[in-house]
Amino acid sequence: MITALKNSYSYLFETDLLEEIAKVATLKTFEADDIVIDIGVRLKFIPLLMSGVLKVMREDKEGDDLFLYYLQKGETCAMTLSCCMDEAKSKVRAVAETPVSLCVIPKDKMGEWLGKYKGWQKFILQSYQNKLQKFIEAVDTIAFLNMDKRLSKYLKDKVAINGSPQILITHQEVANDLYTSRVVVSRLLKSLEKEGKIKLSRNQIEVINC
DNA sequence: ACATTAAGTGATT
DNA sequence: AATCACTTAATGT
Repeated sequence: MITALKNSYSYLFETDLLEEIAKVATLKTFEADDIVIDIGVRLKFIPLLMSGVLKVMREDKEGDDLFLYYLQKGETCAMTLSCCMDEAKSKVRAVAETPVSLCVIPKDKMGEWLGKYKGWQKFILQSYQNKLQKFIEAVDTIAFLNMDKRLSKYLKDKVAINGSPQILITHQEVANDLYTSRVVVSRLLKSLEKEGKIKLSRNQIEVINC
């Protein structure tokens, strides 16, 4: 546990902080597609991402999801941080994109460590800043990019996240993430294929150069 | 062989 | 870009 922690966080946290984390934290693992944090849940702990990728999304009142951004190792969810501060409910959902392991810290340590450890303070502040940036980026993507650009970016991110140009996904699922219809996705993918940027087959998209 | 699910396409708004 | 309506292709039982 402590070794895993050091692996991902030693550059951020001082050793006594690492040791204290190891004392109070527990390790949790999730399979791909597990819901790690759901909307409306009151968080009682701070999760630190040890390995794997989390997909953060927003949901509308009909239950449709809109993909926001990915979280990777060394990051935490700013939403959960603010939830821990004021006991608010989560307004986003985090789903495991790959198998995930989390280091779970009881939420009352949050404030205590803020005064005690510079590294913790820095980490929290950076997380906020980082997440704000990601969030703005996500808004930009949705508001200012055309659907075809959004799709290209989506594919590019997906490839980067799972490190393979082969994406196993249906057009319908892509459409859900981008909050559009399957027909639109199919058409755009078809034209990307004609440009030689991707290769399509059932349940799979192979990205060649996007 | 049949049913189901994924993907492709023209026409309309 | 969304929706409808329909076709075609792939896959499971």
